[in-house]
Amino acid sequence: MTSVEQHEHPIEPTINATVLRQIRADIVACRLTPNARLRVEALRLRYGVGGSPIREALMRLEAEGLVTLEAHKGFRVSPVSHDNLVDLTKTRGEIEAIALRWSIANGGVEWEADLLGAFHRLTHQRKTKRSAGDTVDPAWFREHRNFHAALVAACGSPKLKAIRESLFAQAERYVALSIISKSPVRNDIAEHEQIMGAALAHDVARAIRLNSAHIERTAERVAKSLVGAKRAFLLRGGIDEGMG
Amino acid sequence: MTSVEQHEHPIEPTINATVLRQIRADIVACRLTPNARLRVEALRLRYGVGGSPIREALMRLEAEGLVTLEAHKGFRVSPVSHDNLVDLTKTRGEIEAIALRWSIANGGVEWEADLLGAFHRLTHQRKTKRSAGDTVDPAWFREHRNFHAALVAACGSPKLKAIRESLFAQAERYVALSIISKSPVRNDIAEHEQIMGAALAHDVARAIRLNSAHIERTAERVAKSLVGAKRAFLLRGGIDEGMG
DNA sequence: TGTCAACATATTTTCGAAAATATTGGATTT
DNA sequence: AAATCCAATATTTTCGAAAATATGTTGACA
Repeated sequence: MTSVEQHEHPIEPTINATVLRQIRADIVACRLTPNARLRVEALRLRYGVGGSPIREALMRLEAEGLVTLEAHKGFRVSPVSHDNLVDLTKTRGEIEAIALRWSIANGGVEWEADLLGAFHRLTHQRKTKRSAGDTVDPAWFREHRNFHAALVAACGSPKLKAIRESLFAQAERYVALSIISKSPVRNDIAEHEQIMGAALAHDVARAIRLNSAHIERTAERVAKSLVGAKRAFLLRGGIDEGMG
Repeated sequence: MTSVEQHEHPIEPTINATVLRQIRADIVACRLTPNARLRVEALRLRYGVGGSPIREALMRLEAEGLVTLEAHKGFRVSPVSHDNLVDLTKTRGEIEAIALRWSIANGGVEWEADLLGAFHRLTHQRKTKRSAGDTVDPAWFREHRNFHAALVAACGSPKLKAIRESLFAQAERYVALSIISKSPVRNDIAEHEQIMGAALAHDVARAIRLNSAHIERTAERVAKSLVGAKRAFLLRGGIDEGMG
């Protein structure tokens, strides 16, 4: 370490923050499967850290809805269910509608430019990895997430944005689940382009309608593969630890 | 401990859960003032527990928006500001509107009965404690919270309900702040009755309009006393630890 | 065979102390 | 006097172990 680095603060993230992001990513990608028990000892080994930052991260994720906690019985990955998916889809549709309405009302040239940029990056990102045949490239998920964030970036409400982001992550988990169950992933560039077009044209009603349709269409496909995913997991022996 | 108790599970709450509720209540009531540092040692002494459950509770509250965390600098009570109040009010108005719309659509006789009961309890609860002159009775806060929860109880969406509850708690904190700054508290039984009347009449538009007006009217009063509250706190020497 | 208690194990939860990082205050130099 | 460095202190963060609770298993007994 040079003497310079002692004065610049490179803002080293805490173990806590690091492991929080890791666990969240693992849950959203279903590498930690729905309803699976989250034993501290197992997670300690998995992430190579002590028990305290693990528990603190899980506590945070419980508030976000990705983890459940029962007193004296520990943590679990939140279970999935058809009811939960329906609730999530409906709620997310309404929240995104508000955010989109406000964003279109407030958004200026800067917002429009960022949105076009996000769309461009999304369309030029391969959806499936060329190496692993049917798994979706994590980079595509990132660009997809960024595009939808760009749509509502100008809404002007940190609170609404945080709520939207939380619901988006929960929805992503269901998509990851449907991918695992070998459902073909549709290519919906046209859909995204239409939403963006309506937003840029300041056509609030149309943007909201298209966005809601986008959310619901995705949810329907996921719902269809949900029962299949459940069967697949049960056959693999995940009866107790598996999904609800 | 008798032999019977070993088989009945009285569900002892964990220290964690207990201290979480305590800290949340203290923050919402501004007994822990906005922007105040939350040192683990101080909280350890205040609540008489170890550091682990404290940190876990604070982590949970950070996700709820009542606490902020900066890496290696610890926790603080979330600061208050005019911008934050405006954001909170606008967002809460929209969220409650959705919940109210769904609740009116789904609600049956059971919901109506509970709502009438909640209103009755609210109106028969003294607002100010007879002992301490100008402090609001915590029991009134509870009934007020219950009444607004009863309005949206039939909305059918656990997710939306959780979001609404979180925003409601944040708004309550601002009200507590305005009370501390000696603002007179208005008696708004008539307002609550009108909202309930519209809901029971299944007049969605009117119920939403009245509810939003209720939220905004309260926020305006709070906003006026906000600058006064700030001055009061600063004079008391809370410059560094006080409010943002 | 089935039920229940008592023991043994596994796991969660909590504490106290160690390690890592930030902050403060004073001495030194420009 | 202002800025800078260094040491001392305070605080956060993390770990490892102890305490509390849940779960599983065995054996006695009806």
